[in-house]
Amino acid sequence: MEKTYNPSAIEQKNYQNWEKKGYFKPHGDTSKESFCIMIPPPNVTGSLHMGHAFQDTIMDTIIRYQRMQGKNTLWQHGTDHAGIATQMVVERKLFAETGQTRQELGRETFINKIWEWKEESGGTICKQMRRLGTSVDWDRERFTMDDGLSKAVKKVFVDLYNDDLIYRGKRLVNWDPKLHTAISDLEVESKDEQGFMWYFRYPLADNATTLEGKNYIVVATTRPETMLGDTGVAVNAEDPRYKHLIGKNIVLPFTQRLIPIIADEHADMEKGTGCVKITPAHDFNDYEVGKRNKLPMLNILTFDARIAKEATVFDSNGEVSDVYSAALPIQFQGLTREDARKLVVSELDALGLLEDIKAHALTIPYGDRSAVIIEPMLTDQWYVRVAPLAETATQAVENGDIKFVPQQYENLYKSWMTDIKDWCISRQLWWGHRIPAWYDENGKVYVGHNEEQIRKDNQLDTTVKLTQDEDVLDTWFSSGLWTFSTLGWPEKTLDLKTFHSTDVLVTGFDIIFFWVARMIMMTMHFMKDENGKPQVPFKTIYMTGLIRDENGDKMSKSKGNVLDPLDMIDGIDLESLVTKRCGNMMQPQLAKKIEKQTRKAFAGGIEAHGTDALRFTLAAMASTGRDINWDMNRLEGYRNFCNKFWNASRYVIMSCTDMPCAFNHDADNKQQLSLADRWIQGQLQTTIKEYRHALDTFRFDIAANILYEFIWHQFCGWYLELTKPVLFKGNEAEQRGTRHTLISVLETLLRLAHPIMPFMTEEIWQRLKELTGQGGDTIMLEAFPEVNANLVDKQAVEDLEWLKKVIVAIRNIRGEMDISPKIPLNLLVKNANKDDARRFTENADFLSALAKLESVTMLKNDEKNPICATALVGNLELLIPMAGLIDSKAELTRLNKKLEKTSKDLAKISGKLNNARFVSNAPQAVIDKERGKLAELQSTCEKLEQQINTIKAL
RNA sequence: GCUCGCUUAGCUCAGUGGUAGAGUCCCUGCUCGACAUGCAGGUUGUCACUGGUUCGAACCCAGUAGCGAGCACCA
Repeated sequence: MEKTYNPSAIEQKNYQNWEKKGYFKPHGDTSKESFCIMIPPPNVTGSLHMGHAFQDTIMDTIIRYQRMQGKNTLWQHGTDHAGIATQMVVERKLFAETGQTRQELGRETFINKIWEWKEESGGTICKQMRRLGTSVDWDRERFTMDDGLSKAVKKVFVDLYNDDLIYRGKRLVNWDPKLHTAISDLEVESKDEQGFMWYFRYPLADNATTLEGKNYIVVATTRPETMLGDTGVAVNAEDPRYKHLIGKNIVLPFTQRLIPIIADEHADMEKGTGCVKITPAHDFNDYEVGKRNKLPMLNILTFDARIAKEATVFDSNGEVSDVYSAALPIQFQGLTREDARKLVVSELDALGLLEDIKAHALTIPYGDRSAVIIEPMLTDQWYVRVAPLAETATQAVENGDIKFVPQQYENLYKSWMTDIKDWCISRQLWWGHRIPAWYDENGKVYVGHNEEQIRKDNQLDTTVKLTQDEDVLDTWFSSGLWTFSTLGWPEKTLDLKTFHSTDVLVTGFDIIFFWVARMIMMTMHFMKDENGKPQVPFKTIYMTGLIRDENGDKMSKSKGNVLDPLDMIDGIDLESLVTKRCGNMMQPQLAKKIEKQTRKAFAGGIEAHGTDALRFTLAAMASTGRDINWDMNRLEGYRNFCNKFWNASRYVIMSCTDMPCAFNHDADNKQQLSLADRWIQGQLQTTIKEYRHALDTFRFDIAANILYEFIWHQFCGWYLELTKPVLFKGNEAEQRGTRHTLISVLETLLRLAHPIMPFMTEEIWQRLKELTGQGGDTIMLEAFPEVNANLVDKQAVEDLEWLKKVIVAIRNIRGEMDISPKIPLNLLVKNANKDDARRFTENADFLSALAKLESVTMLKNDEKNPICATALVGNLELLIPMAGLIDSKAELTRLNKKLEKTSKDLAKISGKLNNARFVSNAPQAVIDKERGKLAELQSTCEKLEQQINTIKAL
């Protein structure tokens, strides 16, 4: 074995072997319990980031753990088509390469281009996932635009439409003026910004006046340009200032449009001027006011969010109307929102109609993909009526059929579900599932699986011209069907029966509404068990936090603080890292700053750490639902741990190769177990129990810590050292016993650690197998360790813990007194009880090896002893003669420091025990424990004082 | 404005109502026959603040402050 753990030499070859042999597949024995995880489908054209690495580590750990317990285990992989994101990427690529737009290319050709791109780049993330060791069943990989899934999407749409859960309507939607599509309210990001409030004078018609005798009223707005689409001014019915004006009209500046003053609850007397301009086609609140008051709607914007050449006029039902002139003043036509705003303000000012401008804090909606300001736009869109679906979905969480880990996310889920809005599912894109709706020439809509079926069902002959809806469905509509569509639905497949409901969903809290909630709603509506009860998509939802950078900032390309998991694994030199972070940026002006940051934070580049170390780090930091601030130091620490584990294995293998180890194939099986052998086996059982509990409760951080502590400090720190005297000096039976234990314990540890660190454990296990001659082809399919209570030897545990204390006490003296570890010591012992005496006799070899003792001499209590440095283990006094070794002043300092600390503890505890209320109220066990501690501390204090006095007396 | 989460060693994070923990950093000494990605020893904390409950609070409760997130409002 190599002296230093070298992950690159072992990872890929093992992965390729696993995949080739089909170990990732469910074993298919349905008499065994099944277990299934559906991966949250990454974007098909995406690449792996730290968040994926984190979630994939968690999922793979769970899956490997369950698989090793013999379950029929499926981890289903797949990608989604990521409508907007993918279309954007290909559009940009097309334009860069040919200068063509998608419109110039035409829909069909463009879609073919996207498929080509998908074939080319779709494998990237899968290749990257393989580097992480993910044991997904690659043969079952699915894509949301596959035939099967597309069929499911169509059926769901048609069925929901027939159940009146999908409808089409002219509504105000969130319109993205850059991407030219509607987006759902979840895809809108609100940002707080400083802006202005403009106050305009709106002239009253027919010589009406306000109470003060003014011939205008004042409205306030943050969006002056929308005034071109005003169709009313609302005041509160109770407002004494304006009550008398209700029913009168305003002459809207520029267009001279006559618009009514109406009474509406929306107008708040306390707010602004009390008068609200109403623009139903360009503001969500105004839209509602318009509906209530039957105001016409004037759309004055193009899909680019510029002022149109002429407005489109609708009545309050959305029907085209001629109640108002569509004309828009020429000077505004074609202006952007920003330019139109400036011009409206300056022209109103010129007309003497600008009353005031005030600074104003407001929230601006941005598209999460395009980062441009979203525009409320009046368009025809398809919606899912969500409220009826939400009810069942909420109950599933309330009654515990679905559990959130950590639990507090249930509140978030519930609060969203109770106030849920209809979901706009149509997108004005080309890449996605085309909406299965057709229109005849009168605009009548027909929904069905295909045109042929629709003609048949509606007796439409070929003289009726049908055209399919141009729009596609929101990507989340298809991902919402993920758990069951990937298993073959709507066919009644064996997979569905075996693996649905799935067991655990591992995902980030940021898509709890986008995906998780919608998946629950969709699944429970379409999947029913044999009794007709809605099936949940998964029983447990494990929510991960975000991986942030070392300063707690979100990782993003524009900040240049993104870390690539593969760079953690393989390492990367500084120049490549700088190039990677600064190249291909949306905002190239940031590159300089990012370069500087990067050179500072990663002056030496990034070292290779290997997949197992990365996975171990992620697991160790996965405490429930919290964001993780990434820390390279933790990664390095756990890489060192891998090396430690590797070298411990190396020691075991070197010590046992070609030696009798008491496995079946050995001729002579006689073995004698040492105290250390019995102790480590016992400790291992406790560890298995705690470790399994941690995994069962999704506490991967605790699991990782248990492994770390046991392997490094118990197995390596104590046990391996304790095997050395046996292997070097013991008799044959003792050596066999120790070798047998070394191998057994290591083999168990490998299986224990395998779910978190698959590569290293497999590599070592294969080598260990040659020594044991036992086991199957791969550690992946070995049984996960179970607790064997028979292996716990209480006496051995107590004896060895005593031994550790004695050794540590002597090492303390050495360390603090600066006695070289090379110098052998003669230990004198006082106040030893029967057990102490026995333990000294039984463990002479261990003591000599680990504490470098030359001799141990028991002294009677009253026997005189030379001047010594001393230590205590309980009442047992350990004495190291000082002659020639120890400076008495140093020993005094050391003892005084100990005494000080002990006295402090003593004072605390005696104070407690002197408190009558403590003694009368605390449980007896606690009191006894405190009394025990008190006695011990008292005796320690006394002994320390004695020792101090002895030295002082010199 | 509402809701939720967080605040523990220089840094990144665990933590059970009964004397504060890990990794990393720091200091001292070590080429001890697995490992210098190591070994031995050491230092490090008003557990954000203020009250309350309790014999006893880092832990339970209330409030305050700071940070973060989600939602709402925004004429």
